[in-house]
Amino acid sequence: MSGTGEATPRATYRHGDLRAALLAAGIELARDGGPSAVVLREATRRAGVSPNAAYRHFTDRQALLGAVSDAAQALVADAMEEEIERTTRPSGGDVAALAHARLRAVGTGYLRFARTEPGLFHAAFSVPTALGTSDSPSKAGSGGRTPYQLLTDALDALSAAGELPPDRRPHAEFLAWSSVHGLATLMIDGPLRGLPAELVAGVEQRLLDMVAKGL
Amino acid sequence: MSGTGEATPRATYRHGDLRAALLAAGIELARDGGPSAVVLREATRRAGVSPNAAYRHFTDRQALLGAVSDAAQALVADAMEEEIERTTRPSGGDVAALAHARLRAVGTGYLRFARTEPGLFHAAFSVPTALGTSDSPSKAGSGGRTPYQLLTDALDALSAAGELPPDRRPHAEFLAWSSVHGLATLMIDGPLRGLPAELVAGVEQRLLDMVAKGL
DNA sequence: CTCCTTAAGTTGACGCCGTTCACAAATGTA
DNA sequence: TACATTTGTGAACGGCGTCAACTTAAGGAG
Repeated sequence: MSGTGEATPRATYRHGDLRAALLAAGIELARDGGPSAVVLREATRRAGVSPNAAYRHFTDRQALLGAVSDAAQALVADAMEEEIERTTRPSGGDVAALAHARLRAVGTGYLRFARTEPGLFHAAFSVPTALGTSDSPSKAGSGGRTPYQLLTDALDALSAAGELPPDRRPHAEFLAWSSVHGLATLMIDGPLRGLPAELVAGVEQRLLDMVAKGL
Repeated sequence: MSGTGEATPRATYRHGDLRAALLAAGIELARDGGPSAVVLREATRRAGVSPNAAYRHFTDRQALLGAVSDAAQALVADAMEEEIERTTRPSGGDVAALAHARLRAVGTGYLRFARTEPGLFHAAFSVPTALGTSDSPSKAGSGGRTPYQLLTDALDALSAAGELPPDRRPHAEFLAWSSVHGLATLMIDGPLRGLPAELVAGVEQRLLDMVAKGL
């Protein structure tokens, strides 16, 4: 009579907020198991509801996965903002150094999230989504900005500080994002998986150096 | 009595070379559909054989997928070598320029393969595999070298040419690989999918510039 | 040439999945 | 209070990976 992680058997016929419950279950599933672990039937099981009930709130398994992906991106944004807060708090130092620190914090937050929440990270970015939707509020963290926006903001600041020539500003986000994203994916489920921790830290730093220098 | 793409119904009880047939079918499935499209039952169907016959040659669906991944990596190596051959043929020019051209060719081949064979590319590198097996002959192209080996070779040459300081040589493959890999994945099934072709070409070039400059 | 071991394919079944269709129960509105 | 609408249920279909038991061919030993 009980699934893997069932909530209270629910007194009323109606659930209350099934959509939220399914999304929460989906996030949990993605957290340990990645996108492929986001299984409709298991999510409904955890919400204490029959499999088909899900279709009243999500057209598809894919739709649920999309919602999970958005939520995961919001968490990525939170990780980035935390890192920005943590490393650029002392406002001492010139504008240029601050801009560089901010860009680095964006990358560091991204990488840290990938390391500590590989399943969610994978769910966040391996779900096909158009670039046009990168500003959608559903992907924004508590600060109201999406990961993509935080990156472009940091690059704008870098450019405003004179640390990135205007002719190299356009599409610079693609270059920075690619490098950091590639390292993240190669480390969490690619051939770089299982690298010793201290080596990982060094490689991450050097990658960010490379981006700052080569951009 | 016929699956989607069945070979001749086979006169003999024995198949001949079922393992190879299943692998070929798996590659074809991955080609249009990526790793998740590599389905045991469909592969056996195409080989004109019952589903369980596969288990005589692969312990698992995962094992078949692993073989497909290796084959795909060999194709990546071929793409790289083609590009090296194409762009470094005129041996005129100094050693430094040649070394840079070679590293760039490695990246270009990688990116071109990802663009023209997204399904196989995804199958090649999204299958978990340890770094230690990156030299396995099963991943080598016609030239006998794996993608990872071609990259390290190019970096060694760059270092030998004095274009990469010795203290920055260690683990430089991780940085270069990350950047190129990230761009590839973001473009084929990430948020950068569907970028206009001419923009893609420009971004690819700039990314390779960034790596060469920042490494 | 026969017998027998063994490798290679087959049949049938199980449990899981996503998804569809028809139905039932609660809600809220006229 | 009657009714339309939303939300959840039940049963079913086909597809998947995989296991266990069986059958067929091939190849070597006598």
